[in-house]
Amino acid sequence: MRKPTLEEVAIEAGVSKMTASRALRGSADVSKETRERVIEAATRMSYVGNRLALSLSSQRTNLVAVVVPSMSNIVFPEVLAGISAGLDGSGMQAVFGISDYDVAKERDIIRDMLSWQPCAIIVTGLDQPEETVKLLQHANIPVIQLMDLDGTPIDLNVGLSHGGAGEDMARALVGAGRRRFGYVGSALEKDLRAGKRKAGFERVLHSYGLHFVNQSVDDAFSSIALGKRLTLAMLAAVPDLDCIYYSNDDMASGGLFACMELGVAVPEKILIAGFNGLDLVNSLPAPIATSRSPRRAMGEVAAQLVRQAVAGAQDARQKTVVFKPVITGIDGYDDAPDEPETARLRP
Amino acid sequence: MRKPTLEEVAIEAGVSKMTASRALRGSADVSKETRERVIEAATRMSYVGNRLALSLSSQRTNLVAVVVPSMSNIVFPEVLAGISAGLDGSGMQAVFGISDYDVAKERDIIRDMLSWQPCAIIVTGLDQPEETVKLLQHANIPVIQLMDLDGTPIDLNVGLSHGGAGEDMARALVGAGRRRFGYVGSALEKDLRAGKRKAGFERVLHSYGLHFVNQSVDDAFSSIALGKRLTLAMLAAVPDLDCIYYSNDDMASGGLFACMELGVAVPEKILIAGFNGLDLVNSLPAPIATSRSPRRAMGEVAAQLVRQAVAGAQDARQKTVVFKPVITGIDGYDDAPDEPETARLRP
DNA sequence: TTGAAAGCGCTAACAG
DNA sequence: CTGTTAGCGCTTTCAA
Repeated sequence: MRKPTLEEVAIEAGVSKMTASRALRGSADVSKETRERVIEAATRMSYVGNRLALSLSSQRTNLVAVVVPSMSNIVFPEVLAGISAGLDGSGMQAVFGISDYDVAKERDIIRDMLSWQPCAIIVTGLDQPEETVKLLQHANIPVIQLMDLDGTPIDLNVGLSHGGAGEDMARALVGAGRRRFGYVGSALEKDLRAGKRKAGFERVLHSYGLHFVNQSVDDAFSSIALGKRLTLAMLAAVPDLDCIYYSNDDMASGGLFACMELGVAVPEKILIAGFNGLDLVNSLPAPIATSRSPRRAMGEVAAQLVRQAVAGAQDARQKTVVFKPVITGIDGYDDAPDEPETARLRP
Repeated sequence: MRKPTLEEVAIEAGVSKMTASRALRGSADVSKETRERVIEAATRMSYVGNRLALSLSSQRTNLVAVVVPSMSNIVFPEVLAGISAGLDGSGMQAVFGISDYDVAKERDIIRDMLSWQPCAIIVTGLDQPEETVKLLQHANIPVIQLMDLDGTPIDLNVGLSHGGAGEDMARALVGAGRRRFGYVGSALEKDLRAGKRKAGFERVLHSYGLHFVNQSVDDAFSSIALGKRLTLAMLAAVPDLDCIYYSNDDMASGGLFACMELGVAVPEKILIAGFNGLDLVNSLPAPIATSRSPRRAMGEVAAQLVRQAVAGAQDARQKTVVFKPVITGIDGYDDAPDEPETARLRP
């Protein structure tokens, strides 16, 4: 029992393939009566069109390929949700792939996705190796690099400067009077954006004649448990820190829990600073500093750009959309008007 | 500058389309010399095969369609990561869709995904309306219903009993001496599995002559912030509860933070119980009870079943794989051997 | 080991 | 308003 084809529906309805096709797609020039007969037949036979044939024939697809490094960190699913929502109603459909922070796997996934002839592709970050860049360029479709701005974009670019985010946070913390800094991170050789934040943070520290008094970086991926463990160890070795910068909010939350366990006052004695602005942070028993990254919004904006570019707007290529993260959780700092995370265009 | 086709590669290599096709796919019967010539040409031209044509022609695809209700709750991305990992090396590729807990949207997404002729489809839960079930059945491919067991499966079924999870948790808590129960949940009309857990919990309470002294259910989706807010309100109204059951760990964590803010001892005065066994729970400043649901494992097992079913194993249909969540965080209860979350087969 | 013919299920372009 | 013809780019099948 094979699935019915358009031809079978057409025969059932007593019309030609073409008329059936038009009726099903809601083309204007089909008599109401014919249309109803076709639709009735299709419904009765549980007809589902074959998109492979449709796309092959019409030379266009509704697929938007998306490649993210991980699903274990809530930030990427949030971006995907933004993309998916932003595509809603466009007739386009996002297809996701996971690279596990592995450049070779990323290349293979991108190659595989391109073979489905997507109408656009969205990848994470700007640090693809040359071979992958070539693949992307040869695809001849809009390419969006998402979440990061620190690098040279291929085509469209939507994100925030992680180096800048690290710098801003360092300035804010030094401005809040902190001087003895620790750093707790994880998987920096894989999560390049976390590395860029750290580098930016250190640039500013150095400009003030300061430095990380202690650093602890683990190979494992970030988690609350890891942040807690590394922080307990660090505070045992260097109890007199007054601020710890973490690779992200998961790690930072673990750091807070470590401080609570040790009876260290947060933020009075030690200020905890992370990155992302997770929902979690707003409910924690003590305030921690963070840069809010507009993850869902970045996904939605990327989806908008895809829609424009696919619609053929010629000015919808080679653009950069800049998001500016907002720092919260530092007393006397985030009194600044919480400006909406607006997107600025840079031609 | 269109993308090169197989034919163009063939001409470039001085062979026929067919030979080029065979060479590229690594078919045995192509002379080494010819093969190299073809591959060289393909590489030079950055040839990427057109899967639409491939699949249309060969009548098979490597697509596994997956529909989940949300990306905002970390449990679904974890399931997706499991599916994706479980499919690795099979040549199959997962395609994800988000239904936003909306049955109409779910139906549309399923219809759309089926039009891509996937070789299998994985959906969340067993509560699809009849129309969607029909769609799934007519697709004539392996259908996997994931995460829940409470209902009548269409084909393959992998998950755990949420009713049973609620019952087990209630038994454990009553066994731990708790008597005055509150319930805090959210979006129960959408998250049917949370509703099943609550119903199971209440069944057991009633069997002990107990009931929820107070209930608070919000329409919004679960979050730590919401759990905290509802708990603060509940404890203001009914301060003498000795246990609160939450719709999940996010809500429960918020509940813990509320108790900490109020200076209520957890778990001495109030025992907090959730569901999922999130990473977060293990690092919290006070122990809370939870049922660990093996999210990633469920995804991986689903992927295995897909591989078997697609490979044609006839006994790979109409099966159920039962997971049993493990309760942790109740003093004197989880001393029980932490048995690995094994999968039991039910023919 | 290679090639030619036919066709997968659909739509574009043209004709009636 | 409806039908016909010709592919889309690839694989299958059969023949050389």
